Amino acid sequence: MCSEHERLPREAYLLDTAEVARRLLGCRLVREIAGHRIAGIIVETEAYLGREDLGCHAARSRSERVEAMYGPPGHAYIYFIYGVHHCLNAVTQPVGEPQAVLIRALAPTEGVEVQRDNRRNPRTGVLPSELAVANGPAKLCQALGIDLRLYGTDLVAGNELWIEQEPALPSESIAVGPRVGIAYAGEWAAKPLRFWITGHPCVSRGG
DNA sequence: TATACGATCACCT
DNA sequence: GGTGATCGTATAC
Repeated sequence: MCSEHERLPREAYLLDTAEVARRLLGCRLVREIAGHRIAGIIVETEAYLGREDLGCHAARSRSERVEAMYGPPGHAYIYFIYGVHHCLNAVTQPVGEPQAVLIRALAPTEGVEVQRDNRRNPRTGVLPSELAVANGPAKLCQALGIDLRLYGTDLVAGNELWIEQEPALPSESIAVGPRVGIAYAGEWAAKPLRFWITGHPCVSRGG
């Protein structure tokens, strides 16, 4: 049928986490609020590989904050950071294996004006451009109204926040590099675990 | 109990 | 390129 609205199936979240990060590129992140769809195409992701990955929150002691990463695949791990921002991850791997993919940037496709308004500068009232409305992990959460109330949400079977599949991108369309903002993570900081659509204008930096 | 700091962003120079 | 915002959590005392 119309594959446009098919969810990415749960099995897809059981691939190697770096493979999930690549598979999510080009897929559609959808938020539904009061029956209204707002959405964008995922253009940038990062893989976080569990307890051994010093850049991964699960490398520290298991706590309430990271519990969702230990849960079933295809659910949302959301964290609050810098006292200001929220970031969204899709949990990968079976229960008990705490890995996830950070969604870092979207190209907005539905409800673009709602997204721009959600990101209105509270001091100046200025709206971001369409290209810049969700070109960062905290920006996309603000644009789509994602916060800790959605912690643990099922991205496969839920009705508030989910991911719809699109055809997998050819590897030549995917660029790879080190993850952002984890300089403290030793040798893990340099590993090629950040993925983005080559040349896409909505990538958070240096696309 | 106390303290340091973060998977970021916006604003400044 | 540098820094402040702003608070939950981890780690130390």
